[in-house]
Amino acid sequence: MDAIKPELLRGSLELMVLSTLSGGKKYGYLIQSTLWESSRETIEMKAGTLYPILHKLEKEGWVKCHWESDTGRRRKWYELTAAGKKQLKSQADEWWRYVECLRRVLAPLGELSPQTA
Amino acid sequence: MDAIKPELLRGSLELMVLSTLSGGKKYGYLIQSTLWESSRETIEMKAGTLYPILHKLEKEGWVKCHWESDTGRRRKWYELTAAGKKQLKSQADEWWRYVECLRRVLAPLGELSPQTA
DNA sequence: GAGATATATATTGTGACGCTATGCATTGGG
DNA sequence: CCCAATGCATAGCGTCACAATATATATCTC
Repeated sequence: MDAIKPELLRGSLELMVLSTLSGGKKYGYLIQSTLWESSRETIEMKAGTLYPILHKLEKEGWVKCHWESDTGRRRKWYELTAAGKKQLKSQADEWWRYVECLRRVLAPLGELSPQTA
Repeated sequence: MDAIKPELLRGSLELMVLSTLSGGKKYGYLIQSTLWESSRETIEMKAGTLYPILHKLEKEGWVKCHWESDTGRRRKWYELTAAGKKQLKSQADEWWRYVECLRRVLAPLGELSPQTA
């Protein structure tokens, strides 16, 4: 499966990270691999993209994090806060609203919900 | 209905213009208003956004255009070419592929196709 | 018929943001 | 013992949508 154009991903990357964290706390590298799998090898979020997002989430108070070095290899674990869960719901709602909007705009093409197939 | 975040629109604006033109040739201002209506007053594409896109479409050979001044008010009409229709199909396909991908990523939220409601 | 508003196209400046490149450090396999 | 994979992080760059602005005509209101 081909990769999705970067321009399309813009705006939904943060949502994807939040959603991935809704399955339990994770560290950066794990978020990357989880996203890669849940998207069926489509979303390959680069480190240079992911970490600035995580830092923003932390700054906004949407995730709380703590370092762990027990295994020798240091890891920074991220976990959704209550505000983060609220934010996730908000962004997910907007996303589906956007999809519905595009569905209407693309209606003349006769592309009737290809994703329900 | 609130407006969609600009960051989300990024990447799909060109697709929306192509789709709007699939309903027959139109001039800039008409594209704006058609899009406004087909999106149920959600997509308000600004002139500063639309015209650069139209110029790109023309440059790529996806639309052919001609000036008309019969009515006194000059208008530049845009019409999809064969290559443009092909491009439209290609971009629409990618869009739905993207939506399907996000659906999987957001699956853990239990948001089962809110748009099919 | 004067002024306001809607129509109509176009350019420029700016800021947001994802990507590439780079750097540093640890761990495990060949 | 080297190299790939793991793991976090920042700097610089390019793209691109939007705000602001400019120009001009048509229509509506009073």
